[in-house]
Amino acid sequence: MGRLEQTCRERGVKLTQPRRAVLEVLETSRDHPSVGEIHRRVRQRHRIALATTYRVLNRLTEAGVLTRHLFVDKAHYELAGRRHHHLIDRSTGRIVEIDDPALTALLEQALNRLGYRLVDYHLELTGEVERSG
Amino acid sequence: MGRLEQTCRERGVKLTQPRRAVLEVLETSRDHPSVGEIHRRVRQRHRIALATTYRVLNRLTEAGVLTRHLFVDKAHYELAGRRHHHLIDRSTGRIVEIDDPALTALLEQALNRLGYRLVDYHLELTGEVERSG
DNA sequence: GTATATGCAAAAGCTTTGCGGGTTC
DNA sequence: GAACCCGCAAAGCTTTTGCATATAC
Repeated sequence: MGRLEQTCRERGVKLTQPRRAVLEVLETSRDHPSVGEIHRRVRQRHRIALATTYRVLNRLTEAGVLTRHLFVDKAHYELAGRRHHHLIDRSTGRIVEIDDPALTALLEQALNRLGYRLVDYHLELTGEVERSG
Repeated sequence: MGRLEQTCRERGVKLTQPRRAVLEVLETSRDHPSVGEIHRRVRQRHRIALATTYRVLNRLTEAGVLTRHLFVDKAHYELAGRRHHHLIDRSTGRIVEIDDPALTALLEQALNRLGYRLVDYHLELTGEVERSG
């Protein structure tokens, strides 16, 4: 049994066909798909209703298995526990991941100074490619 | 004429009654109101359609006068040019501003290393109050 | 006077929900 | 077997759009 499915069990999330299918899609995705896109991908191999996709994503997010991000206009999901930043390239609209533990540490410190404990964060940077000539 | 209105003129944004009213609300707001909330506040003193509120906010954002943030589930606005971070207190749902120029500088550096120039950013931190006793 | 903005109402997207039937543990 | 989940369809929100009228410059 995969690590994710074990986490679900531990948190009282029943492992149904649709849930396994959604998890599988997110495990094999290297991008940050929207609900519609996740639904489309799952449907390539399984039968699933759009409403179910929404419910599964909500349930898994609530259980801490997934993380929800609100990018340009709708929700996008990824597996939880990934602490990184998202750079939105303004020219192409692409979402790039930036992995910088030092930045995370700094954020954590800033919050601690304010008396908070960092639970999650979502950094959305907008950048333009520097002209180098 | 206020600084904001001058900026609008310079950028070819006609100064209509509804636009002045929306700007006035955002100038006097210390929070980050949603579209519905902005509409509600403007309507306390002026006649304005919801569709107009949306169009005004889109136009002013496009002109760089306002900044749009996608928080929990919908768009929120504030005057542009404010570089700070937003901390969402998970227990209360309140949005708190964190002003930390050092953090901004670090973000800028990280982007430069990647060949990008920082245009804008939106940092959404989720935190819980630390138990201090 | 012309280009652009507004109001209203209708429509378009994304997301949630009620209900009967089905599945997991 | 009980609790929970799924599919379908309908409804709820936020946001956009078409069109006739009104306004800014």
